[in-house]
Amino acid sequence: MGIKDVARLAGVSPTTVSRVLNNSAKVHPDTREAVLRAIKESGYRPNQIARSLRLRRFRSIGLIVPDISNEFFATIAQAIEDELQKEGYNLFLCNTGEDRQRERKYIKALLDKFVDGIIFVSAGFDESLDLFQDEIPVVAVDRKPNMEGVSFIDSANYEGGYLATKHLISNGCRRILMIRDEREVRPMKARFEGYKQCLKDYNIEYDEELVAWVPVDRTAVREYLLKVNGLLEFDGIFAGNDVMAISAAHTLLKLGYQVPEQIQIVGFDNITEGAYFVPGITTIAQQTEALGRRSAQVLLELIKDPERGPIIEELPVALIKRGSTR
Amino acid sequence: MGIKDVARLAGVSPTTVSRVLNNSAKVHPDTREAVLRAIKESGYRPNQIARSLRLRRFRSIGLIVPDISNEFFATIAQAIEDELQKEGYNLFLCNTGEDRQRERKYIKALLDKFVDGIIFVSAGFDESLDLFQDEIPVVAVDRKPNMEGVSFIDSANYEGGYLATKHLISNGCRRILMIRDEREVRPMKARFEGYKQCLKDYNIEYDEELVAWVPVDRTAVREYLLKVNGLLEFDGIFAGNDVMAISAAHTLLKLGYQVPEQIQIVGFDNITEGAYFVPGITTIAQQTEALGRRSAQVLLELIKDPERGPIIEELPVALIKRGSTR
DNA sequence: GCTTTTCATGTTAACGATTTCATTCTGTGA
DNA sequence: TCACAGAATGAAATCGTTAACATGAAAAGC
Repeated sequence: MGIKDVARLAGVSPTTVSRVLNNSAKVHPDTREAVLRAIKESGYRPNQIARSLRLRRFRSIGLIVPDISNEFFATIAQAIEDELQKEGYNLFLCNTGEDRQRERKYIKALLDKFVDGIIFVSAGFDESLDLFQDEIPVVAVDRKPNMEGVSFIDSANYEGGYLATKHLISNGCRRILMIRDEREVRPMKARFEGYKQCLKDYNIEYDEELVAWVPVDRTAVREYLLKVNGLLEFDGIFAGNDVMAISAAHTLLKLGYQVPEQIQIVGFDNITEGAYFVPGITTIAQQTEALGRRSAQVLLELIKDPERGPIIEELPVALIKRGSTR
Repeated sequence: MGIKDVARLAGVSPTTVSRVLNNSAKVHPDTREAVLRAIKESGYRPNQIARSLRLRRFRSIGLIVPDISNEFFATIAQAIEDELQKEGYNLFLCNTGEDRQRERKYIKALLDKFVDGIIFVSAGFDESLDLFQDEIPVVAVDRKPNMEGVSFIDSANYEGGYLATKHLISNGCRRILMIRDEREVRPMKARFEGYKQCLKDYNIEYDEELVAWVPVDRTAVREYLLKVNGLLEFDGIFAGNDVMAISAAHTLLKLGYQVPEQIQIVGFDNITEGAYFVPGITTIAQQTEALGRRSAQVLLELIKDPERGPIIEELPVALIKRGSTR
């Protein structure tokens, strides 16, 4: 039962049915009603594939994320999906596992399926981007592309790093260990810069020894702390994200340290787990959901108006004080 | 640059190009090579939409989940996506937020977009299912549909409930509080049955007072425990999932109880957070990733062989002992 | 040497919508 | 009454593939 059958049923041409369906031209009220009735009677549903072949757009958008089992990305995905669904768009989920190869493969697949746009939280990013040179609207989230002219939404990571460090300093910490992602990913870099600037502003000397470059991985953090235990002195930890902060707290508690009495800890992201850990993890909260929501909205705007220039937004962060700091 | 252009470039007909592309018929080696060269030269990529219009399938599958920000579902989604991607399928993510209305809407949208199959972790399920009567292969995961003839993958929830309860009993618990989802969702029901049977087998009287029917929600669990604090006596908790177990542990610790000395706790699912909570949460581990992987594999099988009858599998569970029990 | 297979390829009609252009009909002003 | 504008509708081309059928040449069987 295609559009032709509906047309026959209503005693009109397929063209007219299409016009009723899309409100693309004036149709006589009586005719319109007849068509509507025919549609209802036949239970007709337009074939989206056929429609897309003609229009070269598929009412779908692609989301490329490094790791959907990470609460941060999952929350972003959820918000995006929710926002898109309101406008009748569907979402292709592409999980790269931080694998560049796979990222490129996904971009091609998405373009072949004529998605209307792509939201990108990249693993590597820089090179991948040239794959969709102007073919299609793109919004980058969280990780900034090394490229002009791309819309980008992220949080105030630099300010967050500064804020976290300042909180520890004003709580009396003087030797603050920064645990950071070993990779030079933008948000992490910004947090690190914030940390360094804050130390400077408060006349605390930056000590390279007090920076742990580790994979973003609970085990890696534990191993690092076990390795330096007894050898490295510190009274505060600023972890690049909550997962690392929690692993650090977990390890230190097991080693018999007291948190926050001996060592204070601040994380980043405000994941649920941090609030339920005992003691609660003080953290820099990103507006994670808003991050997703905005990126979806921005993408839809770009789709509606392809001439629009790139949109760049930075969402504020806030310190959430919990038991892991004094 | 469509298939026609490639054909012209190679000096053959579009049909031949199609044949080379899909290996759908014999082509002379020389011709094949010429076509391949033309494809390479022109950078031609087949239009998947046009292809799908013809084939009535889109090399995509739909995943309907209640809540992607929940680690359990996210892990399943990740495994599914990984498995599908290997076979060149893409995944539509549909997050229902346990909303039945939305679920129905999604099913329609997915059918309109000619997905090749659907993986379903339902909110309500029973009624929704009739929406795709035989139109398309479906696999249900975790929550069993009230319907014959549907493929279904889940964990041994009954055994898990039994195992958890037995562990508490053999650790000396006699008054075991079961905290369960207030809704009559299948997996939860099975865990509850396992709990009851185990009590029976060990001659412990089943006490209705010791069953907390609450929404699956951290706050709800806390509020419940605060409400019964001092009024209800128990020495063990079997929580229907780890999120509730963690919330319970968190609340009890804040109230000054000692875990596991005074109250022992067992959860379900083995989420990461449980391992890093202090004390670690003893839990019944589901093979969450395998759950996702298998359901994807089963769906692909059903797609390849539509005549195949329903496939039903139950994956084993295992107790993981941690600090929250003795 | 002639008919019959087999192989390699091409022609053409779908798939189901949208859109350009053409057509018919009604009503208005000269 | 005629010309013309404007409204409502339809016919046919198009989007880029695939598949059923047709064709012609070469190989095989008698």
